[in-house]
Amino acid sequence: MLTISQLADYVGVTVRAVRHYHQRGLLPEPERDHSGYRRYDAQAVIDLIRIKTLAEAGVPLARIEELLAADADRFAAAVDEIDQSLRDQIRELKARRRRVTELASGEHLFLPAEIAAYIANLRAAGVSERGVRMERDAWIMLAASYPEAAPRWAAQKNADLAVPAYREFYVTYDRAHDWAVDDPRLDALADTMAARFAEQLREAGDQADGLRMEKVLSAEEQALFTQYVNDYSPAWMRLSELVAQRVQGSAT
Amino acid sequence: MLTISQLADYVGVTVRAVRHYHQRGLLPEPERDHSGYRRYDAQAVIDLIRIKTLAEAGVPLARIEELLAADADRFAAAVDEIDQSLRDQIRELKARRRRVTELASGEHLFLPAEIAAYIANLRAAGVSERGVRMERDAWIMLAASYPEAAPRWAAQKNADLAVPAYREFYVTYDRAHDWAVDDPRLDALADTMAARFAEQLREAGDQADGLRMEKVLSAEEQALFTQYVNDYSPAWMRLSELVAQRVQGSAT
DNA sequence: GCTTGACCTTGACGCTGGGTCAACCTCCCA
DNA sequence: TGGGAGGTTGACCCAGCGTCAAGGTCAAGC
Repeated sequence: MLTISQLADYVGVTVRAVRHYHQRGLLPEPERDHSGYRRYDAQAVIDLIRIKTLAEAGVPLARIEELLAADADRFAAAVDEIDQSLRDQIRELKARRRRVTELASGEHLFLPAEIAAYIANLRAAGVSERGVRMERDAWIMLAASYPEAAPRWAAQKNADLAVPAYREFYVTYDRAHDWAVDDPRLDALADTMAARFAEQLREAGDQADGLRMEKVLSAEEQALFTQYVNDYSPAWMRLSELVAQRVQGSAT
Repeated sequence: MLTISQLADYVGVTVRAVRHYHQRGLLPEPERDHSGYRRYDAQAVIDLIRIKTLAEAGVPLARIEELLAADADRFAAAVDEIDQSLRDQIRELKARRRRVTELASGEHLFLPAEIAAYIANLRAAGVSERGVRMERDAWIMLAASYPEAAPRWAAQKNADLAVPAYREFYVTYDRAHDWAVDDPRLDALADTMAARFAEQLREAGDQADGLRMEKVLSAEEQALFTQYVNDYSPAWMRLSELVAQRVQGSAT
């Protein structure tokens, strides 16, 4: 007859676990010897190995209790099911491995594919790291706020970026961040921006509302973005003024 | 700015989890709006995704806290280590799958290979299921009590079993379990057993003590086994008497 | 016979990573 | 103006044991 630690050692569990299984009613309490020690027979070894094997497979103790009482058919069915769940867990772990290794690098983790692609294109087009980071953060907020619309908007922007003139404009705008507030190039840039703005207004009617960011975002949100985007760049703030003048001028 | 549930939904965790991370100091408490609601920015999304990814990989929250504060090198090293542990977990899960599917059948799970082989040989030799089960249980107890010696003993027994005469004797002994107590074949069997016993005594000197079960087991343990093995078979009990007579007779 | 150290007993609290109330406040929309 | 959805803190609850605490018991050596 085995003592509790012999039993536990042989099966490869702790003494505490064996007592826990007794408490839970999973493993029947064995006879005691004259001094109150538990004494185990071979059946206890078999039972405990079953319990351990199932528990390690992630089966909750309550379920194990049922299973030990079940007939062979139901037991086999349950084993199949557990096996399936183990297979799922293995797939999950593999996916997690991938995600963990991606942790150190890249935006894939934070953004839907379309948006990540847009960000990658910005970087490829020569936009500064500061600019890319700003865009990324803005898109994270957009994606979180409008999970289904944001990827479509990004796809649209991606299409825009395929046009060389727009790409060039975008890069110039990015550079302007560091220009002096009285840099003469700001005027030319403001012209371009005002023209683009007018064009966008004309196009606005042609598209479904859901496709246009400006229709969905509240004025408050747009203001927030503008403020956020302006960061702290005197040149950009000046640019905003210049564009506003031009737009107003053409409207009156 | 995102509310807590927008943040949680986007990242794919529960609101409760986010608050838990705040409590643990994992995720910095963000600004509150005028009514006390938490408001999150893009950095929070990034941080939370990091936390979630690591937590899902099984990294304890305390460790995640360190990691988020660590520099890129130490972070990369930790990620490697975590990846390794994930790989180990995958191997473990695969092993568990195997063990779970073996649960329904076989003695492999309960016994070292040598002993399982011996049991299989007994069954192949034609020993009854009752007899096999008895042997199995006895060997479980032996293996649990003498983890390193038991497999060697089993190997020895396995060699014995290769001898046709012994194999035959063993099967006959197994059958005798169900004989009537006055079956005349018991006398012949007792002769064989007494002869074998004498032979074993002569051989005893030739072997290292560790190899001989009888030298290691205490008298108490042997008595227990005898009692257990005799089960409740009048024929076997009678057989014990007959053998004892013969052995004593030859000793005097 | 006595000590010592390894084991045994029951009972109770602790830990992780949150889930799940409760009781209340706030926002937004019809 | 009301109601439902969503926010706030605080508190207790869960599995599956680990880990004391406060002893009783066994085997061995002196």
